[in-house]
Amino acid sequence: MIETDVLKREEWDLWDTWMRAQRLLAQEIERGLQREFGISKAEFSVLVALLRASGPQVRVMALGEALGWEKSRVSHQLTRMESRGLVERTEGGTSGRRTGIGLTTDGRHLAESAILGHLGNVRRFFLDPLSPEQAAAIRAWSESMIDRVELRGVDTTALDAGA
Amino acid sequence: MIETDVLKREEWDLWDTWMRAQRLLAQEIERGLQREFGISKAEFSVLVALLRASGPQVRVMALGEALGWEKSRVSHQLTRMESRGLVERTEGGTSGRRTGIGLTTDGRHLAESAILGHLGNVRRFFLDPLSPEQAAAIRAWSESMIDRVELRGVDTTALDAGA
DNA sequence: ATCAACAAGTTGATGCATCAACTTATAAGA
DNA sequence: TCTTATAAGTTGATGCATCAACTTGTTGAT
Repeated sequence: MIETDVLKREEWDLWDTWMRAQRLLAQEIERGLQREFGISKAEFSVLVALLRASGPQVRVMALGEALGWEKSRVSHQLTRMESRGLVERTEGGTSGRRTGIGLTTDGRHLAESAILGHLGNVRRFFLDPLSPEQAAAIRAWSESMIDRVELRGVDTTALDAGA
Repeated sequence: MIETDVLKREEWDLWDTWMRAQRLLAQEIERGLQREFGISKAEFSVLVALLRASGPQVRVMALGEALGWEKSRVSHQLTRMESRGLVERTEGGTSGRRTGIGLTTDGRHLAESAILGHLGNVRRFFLDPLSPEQAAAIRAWSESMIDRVELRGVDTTALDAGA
């Protein structure tokens, strides 16, 4: 597409096509969450992480690690979700300090149903249309990509609810 | 990862791994642009689209179509880039109206060198590590994904500088 | 027990993406 | 030509992601 000899036309097409497909899939999944449950991908990730957490109260830091998010991202996101009533910051220890955060009843209900819907969408849009060979190729490529990047850089391990 | 029988563990792993790999690649490419040329992916897309435009002046709408972006996104982006001096809105017709936008000299230089760097990075991070079978699988999957989504929905065709 | 260093958490600022509302051009009909 | 409908473009608001700066707790050495 772009005139240069660094990349052959076919190579650029592959890149372009792949990027577009990937973007469409991500959009599709995200729109599913929005349409069916009225939540964003970021909200979904937090809800799931809290649902899967050990206790009813989690420290912000622990949540951040589960998500692979830096603390300020978590904090901002929690602020927004708190104002939506999905989550609450509660006093956590003996003293009256506002440490620890947990799901509200609304948040818990939403999380539980959204998970099912999300997984269904992942199946419908990603897994079902995948031939076995494609699945194998994608798995192999993904793993080597992750190795290449993570071995020589920062570790970005995350649940992040994938998508 | 998530306990449910909607997805088998292996299936979820595939999804999770694939999403992570895709995110890492996108990040890598974007960080390359930022590190080597000090521009974002959005800025790069606009620079390239303007460079490839027919004349020195383009209408915002035409730019939007080339990018596959809606008009307000284009407008906001142009405002930011104008303030960085990469782009300028100029009088376009007979009258003194501010229609049409074009690259500044800085913008043009940046565009020209960034393209080469970007394509090199695409090659290094995406194309080179790809085996022929993986390339074929990814191409096939991408095309069917695009068909599935676009055939029954909005057309999201875009140059968008892929990544 | 005090104080210094570090960890946890919040806040503000900036850029990007999207939606809705608004203004201004342009073109078509009367 | 005047008017009005539609297209083009801007603006404002909101959410998300990231960086840097700041506050507050916790811990540990003395």
